[in-house]
Amino acid sequence: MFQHAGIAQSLRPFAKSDIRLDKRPETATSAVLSGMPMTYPRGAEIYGEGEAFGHIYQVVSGVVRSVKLLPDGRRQISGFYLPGDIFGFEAGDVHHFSAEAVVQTKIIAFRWQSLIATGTRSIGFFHELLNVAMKDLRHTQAQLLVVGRKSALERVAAFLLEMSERSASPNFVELPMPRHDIADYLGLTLETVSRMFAELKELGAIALDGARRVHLLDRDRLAGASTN
Amino acid sequence: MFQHAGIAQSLRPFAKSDIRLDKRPETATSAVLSGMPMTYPRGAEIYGEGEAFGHIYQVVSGVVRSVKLLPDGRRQISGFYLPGDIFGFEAGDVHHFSAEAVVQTKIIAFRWQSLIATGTRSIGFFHELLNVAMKDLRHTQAQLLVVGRKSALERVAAFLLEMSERSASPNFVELPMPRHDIADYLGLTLETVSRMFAELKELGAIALDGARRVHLLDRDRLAGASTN
DNA sequence: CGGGATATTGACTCTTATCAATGCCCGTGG
DNA sequence: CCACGGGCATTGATAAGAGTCAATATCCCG
Repeated sequence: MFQHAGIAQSLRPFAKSDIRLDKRPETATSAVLSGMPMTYPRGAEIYGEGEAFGHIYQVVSGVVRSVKLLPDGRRQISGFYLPGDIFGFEAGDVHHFSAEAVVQTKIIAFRWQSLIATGTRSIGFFHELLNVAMKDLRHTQAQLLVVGRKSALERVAAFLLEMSERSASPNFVELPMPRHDIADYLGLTLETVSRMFAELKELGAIALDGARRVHLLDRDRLAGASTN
Repeated sequence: MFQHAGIAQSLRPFAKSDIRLDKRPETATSAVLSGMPMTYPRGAEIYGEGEAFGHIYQVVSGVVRSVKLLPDGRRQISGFYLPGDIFGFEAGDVHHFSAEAVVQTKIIAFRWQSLIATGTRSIGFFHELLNVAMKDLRHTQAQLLVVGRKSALERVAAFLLEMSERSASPNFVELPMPRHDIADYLGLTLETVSRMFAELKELGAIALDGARRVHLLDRDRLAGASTN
């Protein structure tokens, strides 16, 4: 029942100063368009569950995971954000997930109040924001189907196809996150994820070059295993 | 593995004419604010997966479920919409879920193009839309945690607490949907849902008055079983 | 009051979690 | 440059939770 009581990720510890503001923040009026660039080391928290909501973020480089924890340590990752992706939307005034850097990650933060200030923004801009939020919604709904109704093999296959679609070279996928994160994204354990990788290998659908480099050998077989 | 191949819900069949437009639609310009009221019988589809996206909807009375099917019939429900709720957001130009009436349901449809037409709408209105979409996102993310990481008992307990929060009388919940829908919302089978209701009864957390009427006897015990 | 849909309960199976041992890879320091 | 060490990943044995199949039971609705 308790799937990993010890989440305490043995991160290489980082000093608070490792989280750095890459440029000086602009004054309130001029910051509206530009945002603040920040750099976070591997494992650093960008914002925490329960913290006040004040910014939305865009990934410049690196990878971010959106995380929710149960009191006993069980963890769910709702998504991974890659360069170009915008994250951190909140309906209320506190964050309901936390966001963490999976690897060293550069991010631009935009003040929400500045973004939505009436008069400084066009309706087209709002429409754009709405579109980003709706895409995130669509992704989360799709993930709900994966987690709620697919078998372990199907989930892992679906994950690889998703990563492949977001990758520059479709048949070669670099996984920046450990098995543990993949497991918590898919609602599985890391052991099961590992076993499913092995099974996909046996099926001839993929080949592994180390744990983090995946070649998609047979896309059809992978799609077959994923049941889309 | 196939969790319910025969989704073919034995609905009391309905004629297409059962889906009725309650008032004449207004002309394009005057319809912007008012929308079209429609009535759907139990089980009727409001829109289908893959259909063109053109409207968003508000529930007036009844209940709507948002549904996604796998080719083999496995089904996931991403949410239930109650009177007052707005649903049907889509980032692209097709629906990625379908929406169905759980019971006879009255709905108002708003043309998306009219809603977002530049010049007809204020930024405050957009902000409101964005807020609704973000709330839906938050709900779906929360549900992902429930489905990805909670045990069967915890899922059912969480479901009852959710319904209770949305109910007029917090200690008495009327469930308009069958066990099958609850199961597909929680990523379980209807048998397991039924067993968990029995277990919660044994625990003294709830009492059942028929299958659809639930008394929350001991809210703390229910919250304890749900692990929030 | 009857009948079909819906729900409950039981027996058994199977997938995935858990616990545990080993292996691998990479960065660091000798 | 090689050896060491630690996190990460793989693999194995077993257990547990939920699914499946099947037999009633109950509840609406006409």
